[in-house]
This record gives sequence, C-alpha cells and structure tokens, in this order.
Amino acid sequence: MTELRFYDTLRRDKVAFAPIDPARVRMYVCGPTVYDYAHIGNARPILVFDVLFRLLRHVYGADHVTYVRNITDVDDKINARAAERGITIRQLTEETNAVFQDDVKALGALAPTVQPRATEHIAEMIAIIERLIASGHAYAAQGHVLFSVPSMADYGKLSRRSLDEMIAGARVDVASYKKDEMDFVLWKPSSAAEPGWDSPWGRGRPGWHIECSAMSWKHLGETFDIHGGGVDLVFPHHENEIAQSCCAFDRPVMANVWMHNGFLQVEGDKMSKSLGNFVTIHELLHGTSFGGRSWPGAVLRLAMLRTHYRQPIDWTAKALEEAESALRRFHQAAGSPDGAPSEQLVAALADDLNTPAALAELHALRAAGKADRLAASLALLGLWTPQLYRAEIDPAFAAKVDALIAARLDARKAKNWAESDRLRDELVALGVAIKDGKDGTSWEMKR
RNA sequence: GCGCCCGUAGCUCAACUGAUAGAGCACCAGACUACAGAUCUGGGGGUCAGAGGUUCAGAUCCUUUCGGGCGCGCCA
Repeated sequence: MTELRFYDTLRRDKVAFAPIDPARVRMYVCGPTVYDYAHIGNARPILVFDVLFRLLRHVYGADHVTYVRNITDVDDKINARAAERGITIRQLTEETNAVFQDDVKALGALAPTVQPRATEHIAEMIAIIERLIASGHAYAAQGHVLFSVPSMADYGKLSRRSLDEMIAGARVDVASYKKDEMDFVLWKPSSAAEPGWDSPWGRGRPGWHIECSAMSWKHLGETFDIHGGGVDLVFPHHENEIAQSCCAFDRPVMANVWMHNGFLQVEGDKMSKSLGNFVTIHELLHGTSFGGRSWPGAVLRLAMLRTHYRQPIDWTAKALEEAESALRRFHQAAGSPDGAPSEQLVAALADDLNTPAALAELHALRAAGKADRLAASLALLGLWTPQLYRAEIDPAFAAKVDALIAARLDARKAKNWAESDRLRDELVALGVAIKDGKDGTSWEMKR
C-alpha cells in the first residue's frame, strides 16, 4: 500500500499516516458559515481537502473513507445579515447553502460523505457542555457557559503559544462573568429576537467552536484521523475544539493529524472588500469581473492546485489563463480515463499532497504520449472534464463537419484558396477549429 | 511585540531522509504551414534572499540578519 505522509500542524513535521481503522478512514474539515457567497479564499480548503479525500479513496477504497464537512447555519453574522435583508435566518442559510453547493460542484469537488448542520446538533453540543461542566472544565455564569482554559494543562499546544504570551497580547476588555480572561464561550443567552434553543442554562445559542466538536463527535467519534481547515483557524478555533473534545471525552488527542492550507492573495494584495479585489467563486464561474471573462470550474481547480497547499497562493488572471492552456493540452492528449492513474502522480500526492509535483507528472505523461494514464491521472485529481475540450458531438454534426473538411481539402488541392477560405469560415461559424497537420486535418470545438 | 509558515530561473513551483539544481508557462530559433494557429525539435536564462557554522560534500541540517504571509479581534 502507498505510504502517505502529511504535515501535521501539531507536531510541525511530516509524519507517516496510519489510520485508526483502515476500513474507515475519518476526516473532518471546517465548512462555510452560510451568510454570503463563498469567495475564492473559501474555495482553497474545499479543493485541497477534496484532493485529499480522493487520494484517501484511491488508497483505502472509495467505501472506506468518511469525509465530514459541516455547514455552519447558526452564527451572529447570519443573524445580522438576515435582519439587514429582511428575510428569515432559515431563508438566508438555505439560499446561501444552495449557491455554495452549486459552486463547489462546479469546482469538481466530490460531495463529502456527510454535510452536517450546526442547528441539527444542538443536543450534542449541550451534551458536551454538560460533560465539561461535570468534569470541572467549564462553568455557567450569567446565562453563559464558559470553558475554563486554566483547567487544561496543555492548552495552546496546537498554536504553540503559552498562556502568558496570550494574556500579554490580549487587547480586548474582559467580560465580567469570565473567571479567567482566556476563557471562551461555549453557550450564550439569546434575546427574544435572536435564534435560541432551550438548555439547562436557559434559552440560548452555541459559541463559535462547540459546533465542530459536536459534529465531529457525532459523525466520526471521540478521536478520528484527520482534521483540516485554513491556517487562520489554528487559533483560536481549532485550539478550542481540541480543548472541548479532549476534555469532554478525556482523550489525549482529538484528531491524529491536523492539516492547514495557506492563505490566498489576489493579484499580490490581501483580498478585502475595501480594496475592491474581493472575488467570489460564483463571480469567477458566471461573471466577467475577474480577467474580463468567466472561467470553467476545472480551470479554477487547476489554478488552485498549481501551488502547494501550505504555501500562500497569489490568485491572478494570468495564472488562470495558464491553467486553461495546460488543461486544454492535457485533454487533447488524453485517452480513456478508466485505467489506473500514474504511480508517480499518486506518490506525489502521497507526499503531503504535492500537487505541483503531480502536475509536473501530468506534463510528463503528455510528453510521453501515455494517453490513458494521463486521462486516469486527470480523473484522480478531479480534473477530467472532457466535455469542456473534447465536446461530445452528435454524429450528424460530425458528418457535416467532415464533409466540409473534405470539400476544403479538395479546394486546396485545386489551389482554389478562395473556396478553401470560405469553407474554413463556414466551419468557424459552426464553432469548429480546424488544424492542418502531417496526418491530415483534425478539428475540435472551440471553447 | 509574541507565535507559526515561507523566501529556488521573468512567472508558478519541484528537488523531503545532504553528493553535477529540474518541470511547466513565458521568451528566442528552427521544422511543419498558401498564411496563421496548433503541434514537434532545439536554445538562452539561477552567486538556491544575505551571512556564519557542522560536514569529505549543504538548496537541503544548525544559528543569525533581511523580506513576505497569517494568527494573537468569533473576517477562510
């Protein structure tokens, strides 16, 4: 079996991957908070961990990998946005989630095994909070429940920061109900206007981090194999997830491997609404504001995979053009995707998802004329999109094209260039691009 | 300020556990083309951010400086 090695944020090193149960490899990735269109930065973990999911399925078998990616549908940003737009929270989260699902599908991401929603796991959240209170790791105060950070000896090990450092750097006023300024909210009270659920501490709603502890527990168990997300989540989100889960279940680890993708910039700048370079997945797929045109999902996907997932990535129109050019060439050289992918490509991915090396292998396969290997390798990466560049043409249309090409060849033999050009123009009008080569004339659909 | 990640050809990145630094794109020149595109062949291009150290040997390991990113604010 292929040996997999992944960089573990907790150990700051690449480590050999050994699933707890090879018959059921379990991974959890923090999904979107559904209050607005997902931007291209949100797409990075989706794509990175989709490649990981595909790799694990390839190595352990498609039925032996469980991938959980949550939908966060309770959050104060959601409440604010719904109020702003004058719609219900449910309407907002349903609408936003539908767009998100369309977006990631267009990017070629497989559906995760489970996409749990936070609002459907309130009972699990309450159960975890009760365990934490019972074991002295949490306390209720003024309708809130807080996690007691000093109660956990090794708090901070994921982000490698000591409590002293954090306290020294703290800039926020400490709420009066906190026993320690580092304590964070597990549950907070809701006003009548805010969404809320009955709990032992009154009507309220969950804090930010508890949802992931609840959903990963429900769907993957107390300890599982891989937990992923963006680097920005290392602290405080993942640090606090670890605190909640490890203390609630009295376990030394929550997940055996913690993987984090790097950040994204747009044309060299931090992406922000104030800079006007904020770009959504939806706009890239359907609009024309980035690079003056829309882009197929597979192009966005290839552009994202050119950069190793832990490196910062600079999102540029030039990179998209290069990705499209490469993708077209791959498909023109590709054969049938039904066979086995390149072993070198699998080895590249097995080495901490080295997608740049995997892409180099795609180029090598193309250069070597290994058409079927190339197609199967594209498929493994989720880049096999023949409909884009090898349009399935109906036979009648193809016959018409062939007839026009034959007529054009006759005209050219007769040195009747005017007629030849006219026939070529007619083909162009049909959306066909012709190529005169050594072995006759071939053609393809223009994009 | 503190913590973490990262600096390799014009651009995006390989080279992991040390041994003449590689690929794609871009560029240049040929081939093929009525022309062009596409394709094929070949080519130029790098004091591996800088400086020390360990070593027979360092892009790779250690120290340090400089530069960039992220976190320390419920912004992926």
